[in-house]
Amino acid sequence: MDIEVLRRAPLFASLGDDVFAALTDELTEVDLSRGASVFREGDQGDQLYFIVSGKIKLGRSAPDGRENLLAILGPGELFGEMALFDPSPRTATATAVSETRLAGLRHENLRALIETRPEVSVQLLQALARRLRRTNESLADLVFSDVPGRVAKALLDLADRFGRPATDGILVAHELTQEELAQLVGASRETVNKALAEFVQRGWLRLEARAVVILDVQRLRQR
Amino acid sequence: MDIEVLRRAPLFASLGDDVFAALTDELTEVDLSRGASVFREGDQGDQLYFIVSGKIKLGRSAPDGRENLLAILGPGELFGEMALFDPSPRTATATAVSETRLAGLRHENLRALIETRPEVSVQLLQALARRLRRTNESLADLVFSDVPGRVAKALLDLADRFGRPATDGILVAHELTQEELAQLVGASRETVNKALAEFVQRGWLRLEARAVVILDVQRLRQR
DNA sequence: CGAGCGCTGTAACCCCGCCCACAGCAGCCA
DNA sequence: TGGCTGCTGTGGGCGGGGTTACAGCGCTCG
Repeated sequence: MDIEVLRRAPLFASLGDDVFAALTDELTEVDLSRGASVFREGDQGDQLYFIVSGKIKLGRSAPDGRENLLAILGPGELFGEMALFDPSPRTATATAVSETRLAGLRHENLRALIETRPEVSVQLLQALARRLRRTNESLADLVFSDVPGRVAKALLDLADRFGRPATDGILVAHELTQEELAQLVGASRETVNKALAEFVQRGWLRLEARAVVILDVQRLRQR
Repeated sequence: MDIEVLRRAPLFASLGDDVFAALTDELTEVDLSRGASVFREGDQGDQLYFIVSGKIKLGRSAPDGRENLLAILGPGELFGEMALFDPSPRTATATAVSETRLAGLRHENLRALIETRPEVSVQLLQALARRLRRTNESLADLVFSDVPGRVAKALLDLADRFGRPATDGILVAHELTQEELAQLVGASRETVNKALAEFVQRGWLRLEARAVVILDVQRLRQR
């Protein structure tokens, strides 16, 4: 397994090479193809996962089958940590958005690490605090912004995290269908499609297969 | 200061009496009357707070002045902890909903405690994980439920945490105006008022000044 | 290599909930 | 004790966006 990504992850950055080496022995490798789930709502879980490569979507589904996405996560990020500190079953489903490789770490191994290394728990607290901030932000957006605004924000956020400079803008290979993008911003697929079409028409964006090229970051940010 | 509430708080429950006694010396007492703020969005903050008595609302405001509430917190709960692990300024404003007494703890004191007592950080992680779950839940509600449904859910939640049994139901002295309740569920004051009126008309609820009596928990839960 | 399915694009319809407007009404300060 | 201010109750208009219904269209897989 490619441990370079993990070595650079903030959670482990402070560890000595020896401690880190011991830790990697405790990691379980998991490979997933698009659409495969790591865990589902209601499962009992005692592992947290690091994303080595690929992307994971965290989502919940309503009784009637509708879904909404809480986050899209990429390489270096971790998820599934809540179950370690709160005994209740998983409250979200984690699904691969593309070919994805994960490293899983079990509850007891993390606990042991925390006992000896308080700075690891500080890193975890930071990670959770940041996630809580992002989630609060999304909440506010749902209340205050209209769908085009939320789509713009989501694209800019994805661009920040997955964007690569291209000849005429920023290529964001988000690998999401418009349906998934809609679930992410809490809107219907049709409305998101219209918002995207409008952005294209204004020359702010170009659409590609499961990707967009952002042509005018400024204007998009105004929304 | 009445330290009984703090002694029972999960964060300190594991500490020996001597450690706890030393800790209370480091706490700062803060008293607030309704409407007074502990801190505001954008402030630099290096304290977390425990609620000894009263209630605190955490909210954010949009540029145009509109507000939305992230949470209502009561005795024994803590807030303002995110700033300790994420250096950015406060992202929410904390305001007293009623006469409120807080105990503040500074960054460095908590850090010192974490160094020697890993179980304290586990408690903090639990608190954050639970908050994140609640927030995710609210997110899903905003997407999936209509306003009456969200109002019902908010009332039941408040009942769980602040409700007291009364002769004909559960008295929930939430101390919120309908405006604040509306901000909590992400809706307009008028729509919330109508939802409440409908519940009253159906005999599920009785309204009192900044309080409600829930008469039929079952029916309310169906929504 | 053709059929079918999953994804995208678009249009019509309609309803929930926001905005606006105003009418009690209670507490509070002068 | 009378106004003033902040909160609650209610009605009407209208617009954003969900829902439904199809029509292209490209990929995959048989």
